[in-house]
Amino acid sequence: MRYWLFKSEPSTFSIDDLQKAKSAFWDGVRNYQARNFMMNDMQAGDKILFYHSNTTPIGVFGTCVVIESAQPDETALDPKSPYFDEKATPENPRWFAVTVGNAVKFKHIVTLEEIKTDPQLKDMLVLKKGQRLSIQPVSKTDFERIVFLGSR
DNA sequence: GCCAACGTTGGC
DNA sequence: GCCAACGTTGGC
Repeated sequence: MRYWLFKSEPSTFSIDDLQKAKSAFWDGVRNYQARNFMMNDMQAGDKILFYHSNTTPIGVFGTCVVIESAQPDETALDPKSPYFDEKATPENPRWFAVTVGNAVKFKHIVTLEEIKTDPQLKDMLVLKKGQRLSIQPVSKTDFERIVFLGSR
């Protein structure tokens, strides 16, 4: 069982959107490091912190779960999709994504500000300068700490 | 395989 | 909307 943090801009896809949809294919990731996490390291049952970026407030809004391991991301094959990649083919789809679901919103948003000021969370990747990865591994203790802060 | 130019991310 | 940091692209 592993733990992750998924960033999303709520204007594009928020935790409320995920709750309404029940589950969602996390398509559109076009960064190899993030893809490799999904393709190689994620399994059904892994737990995810759902993080809203580029908004106010910024922070972790709740959790969700990997419900299906990585499958080819077919938006890369669709010329009409904003995520189209001309180098992707059905034989070599290039991009993969997992399906997530079971979104649970926190009672209290754990803001980026709060994460910054918590000494226990000082090693979280999301605090690292220039860290732009939209999918990041999270330690079990950091995951549980965030859930604790979110459920107060 | 170097690296400049360019595009994107994301906090502020 | 700014801009630092970073990833990708493509000419050489």
